[in-house]
Amino acid sequence: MDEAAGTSKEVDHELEMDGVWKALSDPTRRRILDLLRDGPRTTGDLVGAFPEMTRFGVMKHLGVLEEARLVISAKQGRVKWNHLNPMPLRQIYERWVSKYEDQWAGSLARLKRLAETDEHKE
Amino acid sequence: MDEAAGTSKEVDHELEMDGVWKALSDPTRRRILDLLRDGPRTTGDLVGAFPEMTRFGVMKHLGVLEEARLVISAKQGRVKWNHLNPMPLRQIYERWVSKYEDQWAGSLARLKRLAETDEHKE
DNA sequence: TCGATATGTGACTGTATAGTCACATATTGG
DNA sequence: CCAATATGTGACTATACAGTCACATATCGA
Repeated sequence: MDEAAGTSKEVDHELEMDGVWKALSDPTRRRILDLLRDGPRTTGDLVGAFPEMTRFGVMKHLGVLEEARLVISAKQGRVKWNHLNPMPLRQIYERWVSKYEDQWAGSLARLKRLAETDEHKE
Repeated sequence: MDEAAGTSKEVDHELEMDGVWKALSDPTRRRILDLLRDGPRTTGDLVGAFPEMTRFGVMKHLGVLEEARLVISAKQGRVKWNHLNPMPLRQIYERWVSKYEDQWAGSLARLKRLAETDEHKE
């Protein structure tokens, strides 16, 4: 209960966000999200945007994005519209990336000093 | 040369950052980075922070982080100090996440409307 | 109704990655 | 020099995941 590794709420958030990180780790999926920034696209549209990949390849990526709630889809008759959901990205930024903003200033000086004082691995 | 999929410079950035995304996709590696936010740690220190994993398990994660330049190491005698390098994170934010900031406001209304108009996948 | 179109899915392959074990190397202190 | 300490690494297993193929289902228009 009083574990050393943070509260269970934090662990929950970690588990919740792990799928998002995993989804973002693939370049094709990031390209899909980029396309959806301009507005909703049908599955067929997205498939057409990746001629180097099979239809099902793209659809599996879409499935991963949907599982992570980065994409929300709505079927309209015969077509399926895929919408970008920016909330998980926002959470990743707020709960994680923003914590590193302070470092963006401070650490650079230390690293520079490190590079001068000591040789570092190439 | 005049390919349809963006300039070669953009592709370079993508390739460059792919390793960073991949490195960030693992929860253990994100925990390592969190530890390094407080300051440099020796490899042994970091290994000690993960009792549920073997020493080499942690070292391999460190290797991935170092490959992505998220961690920069400097050997000092018998110990190796691991420093956080926030630059790749900054680049991911600037070149990618920040592009979605506009969406954080606009898309939500659309998604809400979508949820009301049409049923969406659970 | 019937064919064309748009999407869904089970089964499979190849490859990458997490994690472990045993062993090797290098450095410090006595 | 020698033992203890800190780190490096090759080889292996198990699992996850990207990507493909063939086949199935559902909807629209004529």
